[in-house]
Amino acid sequence: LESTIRGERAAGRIVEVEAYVGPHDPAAHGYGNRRSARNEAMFGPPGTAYVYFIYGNHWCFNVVTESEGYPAAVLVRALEPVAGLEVMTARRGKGAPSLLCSGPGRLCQAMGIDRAVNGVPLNRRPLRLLAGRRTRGERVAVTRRIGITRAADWPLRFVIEGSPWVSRSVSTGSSGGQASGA
DNA sequence: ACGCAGATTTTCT
DNA sequence: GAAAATCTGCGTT
Repeated sequence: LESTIRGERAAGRIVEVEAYVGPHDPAAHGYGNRRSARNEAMFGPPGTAYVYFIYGNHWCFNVVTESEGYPAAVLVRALEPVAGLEVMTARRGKGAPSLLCSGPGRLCQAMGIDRAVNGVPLNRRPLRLLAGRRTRGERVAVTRRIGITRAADWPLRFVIEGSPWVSRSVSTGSSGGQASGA
């Protein structure tokens, strides 16, 4: 994901996402197909940015994923910073580098994402979603969703296993990672 | 390292 | 008026 905002470029590799999958998902903003001023972008065409404000402080960035009229999106929860580290740090102002883009609110702050880019297409400035590179030796872990109460146990959170950039480790503190299948 | 509680504003009931 | 797809700081272990 690359942002070019106010002339400043920053980019990061997506390492953690969470899916919100349509009118039948009680945790999703499009639940019951209820449209509102806030979630309108979620009903747009795939490849659209859906950005909303939460908890009085934070922006959350989503990628709309399904066809127009069907409310589904993927919340980007963490990035591995790859470009514009200085801009990110300047925007965040404080905290360890490992926390620059670790969490939905943090990455929006670091990337300069806010209401201004809600509903924009992701194939050109200010936001571009670029094809990720297939990795070797990395695996994607699937877990329950974070920060919600309804349907939290749906296995719709996807993280790069062992990545130091994710918002929460799959199992905190274990140095070798857990082999627990599931 | 872990856990708890406060912050702060938009949105919808 | 209540809840919210979170973050930070402060306390304890």
